[in-house]
Amino acid sequence: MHGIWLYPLRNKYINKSSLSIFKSFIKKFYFAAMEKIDRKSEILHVAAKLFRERGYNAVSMRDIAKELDIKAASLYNHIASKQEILELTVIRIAEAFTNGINIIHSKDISVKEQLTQLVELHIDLTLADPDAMACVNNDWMHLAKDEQEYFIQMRDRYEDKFRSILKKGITSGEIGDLNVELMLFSMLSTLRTLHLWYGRKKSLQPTQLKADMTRVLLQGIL
Amino acid sequence: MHGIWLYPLRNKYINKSSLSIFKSFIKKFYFAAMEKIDRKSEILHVAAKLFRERGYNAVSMRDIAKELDIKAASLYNHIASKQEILELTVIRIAEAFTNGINIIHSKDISVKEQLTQLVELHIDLTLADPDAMACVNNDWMHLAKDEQEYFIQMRDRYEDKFRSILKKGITSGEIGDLNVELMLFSMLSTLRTLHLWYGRKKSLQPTQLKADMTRVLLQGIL
DNA sequence: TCAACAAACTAACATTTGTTAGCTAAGCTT
DNA sequence: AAGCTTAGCTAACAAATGTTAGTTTGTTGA
Repeated sequence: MHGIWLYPLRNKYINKSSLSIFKSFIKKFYFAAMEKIDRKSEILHVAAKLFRERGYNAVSMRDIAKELDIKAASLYNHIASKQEILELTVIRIAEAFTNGINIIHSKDISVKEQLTQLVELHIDLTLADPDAMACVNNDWMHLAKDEQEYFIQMRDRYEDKFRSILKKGITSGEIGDLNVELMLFSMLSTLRTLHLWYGRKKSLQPTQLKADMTRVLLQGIL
Repeated sequence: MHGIWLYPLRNKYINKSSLSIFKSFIKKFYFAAMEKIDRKSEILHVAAKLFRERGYNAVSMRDIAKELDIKAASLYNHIASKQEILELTVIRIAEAFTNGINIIHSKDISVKEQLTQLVELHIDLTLADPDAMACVNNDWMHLAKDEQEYFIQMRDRYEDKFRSILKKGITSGEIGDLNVELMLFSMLSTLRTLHLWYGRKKSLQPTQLKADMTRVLLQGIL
């Protein structure tokens, strides 16, 4: 967002009128309703932050509005309902995971390399939006029926693909012949709760985090 | 509860009066206020089950009451408030973990053995009451101020002791010199979310689960 | 038999909640 | 300048929530 405004704002003599002209230009040719989209995503981010701290049901529309210095009713100029906020947040992340694993699963690379890329997928998505990530983990159960079914379907298919990669590794002898469910959930638990503790250890750079995480998950701590 | 009643009920000629005499006998000498205690723990278990399914805030007192076939107001003959239900559930488990790690931490055994016993502690407590376990993980944030502080203090001290065991292992060379936080949270994430997936894999017996889990967490999957 | 008690009930309460209707001011488009 | 759109506002609503007061009913203990 800021990037878009950088160019015109570099002219310190810019006036309201020319800014306005520039905005219409951008809106017309790039974003049909840019301001609305911006305000909407602002609401989504604030909501996700609060949901993460207190949980979906403990956050009221008035809480979200207060954080944005507006009244609760004003939120409805941008979003349809509280449910919609949750949907947009959770489904977006779930679809990103679905896309990610589909690509990795279809690649013709070693199982070890596939697992490494899965670790990276989780880390990338978590660091990109930790608040939304927490929502997915904690509040998916508060989705309405249809969206909840869609979410669960994606989650199950994700686990199926992950499981099939592990099984392939056992067959080929690349990984140990241990209980598959245990391996699967051991890895997934760690990856899914990354958002809970990354942030205390900011010193760890993403690249290093990926390397260390892969090492710990694949080879253990001994 | 059923066990206690098994003996007198085996007499199919038992009448109301003799049953009553038996109940007073038991109450007097074994349980001071058996019915109340039973009813209260019944409420706690039902509540924990519902909290696990839907989260603390999404479960109303009327929901809990309905599950017990009584009215919401009747719950207050046994418990002081909705908060109390949460407190009793969460704090009990947290204290069990505190006691457990204190004992393990003070033992003069190898680090590997200490870690093994920590895995067993988590598995034992989770299998004993998976619903309460889920509450601890998901709903501790809804505790009132004082209890929340007490809980967080216990949680932090637990993690400190766990961390110190890992550090001792690194110093002694028993475990690899990797990022301590990463090792700590990798193990804890898996152990803390055990309740989420144990149940799908009931075929795995506790003893086997402990062995396999220890293996995966300490030596990885390769 | 009678007093005490446990554990349920009905009725009601004050709040909080998500949401809607209708209004207004500012800015954009033509 | 006129009309439309955006994005805020106030006021209000119906439903749901945790909880209390007061009552009822059956059981216990003397």
